[in-house]
Amino acid sequence: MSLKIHNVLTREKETFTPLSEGKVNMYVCGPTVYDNSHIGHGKTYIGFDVIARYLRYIGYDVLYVQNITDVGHMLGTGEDRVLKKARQMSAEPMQVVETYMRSYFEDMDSLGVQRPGISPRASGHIPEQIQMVQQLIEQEHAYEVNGSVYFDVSSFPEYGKLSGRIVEDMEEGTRITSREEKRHPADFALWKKAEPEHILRWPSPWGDGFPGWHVECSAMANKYLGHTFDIHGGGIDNIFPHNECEIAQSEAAHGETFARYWLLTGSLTLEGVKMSKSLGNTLTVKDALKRWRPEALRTFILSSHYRSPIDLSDSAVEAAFKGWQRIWGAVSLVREQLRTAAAGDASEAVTAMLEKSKADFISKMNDDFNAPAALAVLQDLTRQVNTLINEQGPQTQGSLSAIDQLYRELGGDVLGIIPEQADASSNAEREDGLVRLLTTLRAQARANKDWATSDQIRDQLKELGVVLEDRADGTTWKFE
RNA sequence: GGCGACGUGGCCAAGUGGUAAGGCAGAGGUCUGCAAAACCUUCAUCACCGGUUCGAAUCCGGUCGUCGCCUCCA
Repeated sequence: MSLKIHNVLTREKETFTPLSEGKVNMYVCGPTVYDNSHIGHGKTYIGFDVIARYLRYIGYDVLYVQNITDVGHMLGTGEDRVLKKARQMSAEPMQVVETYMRSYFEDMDSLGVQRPGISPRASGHIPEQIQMVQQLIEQEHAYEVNGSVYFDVSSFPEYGKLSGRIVEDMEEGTRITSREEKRHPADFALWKKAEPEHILRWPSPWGDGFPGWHVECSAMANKYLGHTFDIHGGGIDNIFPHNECEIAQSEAAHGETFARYWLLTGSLTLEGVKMSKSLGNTLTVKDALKRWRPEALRTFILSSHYRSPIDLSDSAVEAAFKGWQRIWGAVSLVREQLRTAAAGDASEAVTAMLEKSKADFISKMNDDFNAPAALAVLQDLTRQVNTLINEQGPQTQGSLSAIDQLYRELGGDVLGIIPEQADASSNAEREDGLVRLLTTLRAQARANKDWATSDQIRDQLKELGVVLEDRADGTTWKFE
């Protein structure tokens, strides 16, 4: 069964066939680094993280490029975002960029998002961008006015094919643009002349200036992935004008298809209200992580399809967390029992169960990366695993490690919600030993019906975030 | 006004022609020193109206409603 992807370009689900066999070139629009990342970034990049992880899981060699925009992204007021922040912080623009770029990586690392293969910065690719602008001028797709260069939308008839916009219709709805320099309101800047107070500036054939917002993606995608590549991703809110402009620039310049499959993620709202910088109702990733563990946030985000919008609320994340706990509980139980399991191969029943789950999981993910459905497969598997262990008693080492292995693959490698081990700290082994010592002492107390001591140990460990569960075959524990 | 998406049980959410996955919450039960966990049972005919079809949540038309984009946004 083959992978199917909903291609925004065609609005249809298509069989995915990469340009070169076994290899996927993928570009995702990254953040503009002038402030801390919010949970909406988390949704988008967790979404593409799982997509990249899954593509690798089914055997593709994935080159994942995600830009860092650190120049040229203007506010509605015509002000550069980075410069504005720099002024507020009394810092060098590049200091701002450096600070928030690091913050972005830190946040994504915390959320378990694997880093892209290349994270090119716009400011580090000025020559590539200038070259592209020059090429567009030579091809008469762009024109220069007073030191700025604009893309001539009328020269690219397909403009609007991704977002479904029609240039003629837009003229009426478009607010009056301040730039009288433009021949047509829909034309967009490729290069902007720098006013004297604009510090982020570079020399160019048209004088000192800086690149427009859209051109960095086209130039960098081209540099690392070529004229045509497989997948272009991003948030749906950038479909227009950003993604549309990328297509126009790239296809006009190269005369070839830009990206073959477009995947756009739905937006995240907060308590029913759209989160936006202008409204100021943002939840940063850092703040979210103070409240919930990363696996809970990932599970929440993956519990709806990447293309769907999602509304974050306390109760919704809490529900996702409880669901995750159920899976994690089974994984913990399996790993705990593995320590003392009798030798032996995996039973036929277990092998069959695991093969079925794996096949189901893959078929769900093959259907346009349907993570919520894949998650449901893990929930089903979890019920079967719990039943197996509870009702049929201790399993062999072979069975348990096969179960553990499947959770590691599907829950860990692909979805990124199952940790390698309960606690990755350097003291993990020591803590493990201490908890075991306490459970042993508690077992002795229980044997003596010394419930006071028994409960004291359990209650106090609970306060430390270690949950004990008494089972017929002994006590298991896990970190909360 | 234009473009687009969506409307599935108390909540979240899969499902695009054959009689509704999964999670959370609720109710009952099993197990248990207690607790927790787990497991079992139970809980919807898919916004509304009309049409196509042997058969529709799933296709077509209409109505109502929600949201996104069109201006900075992942």
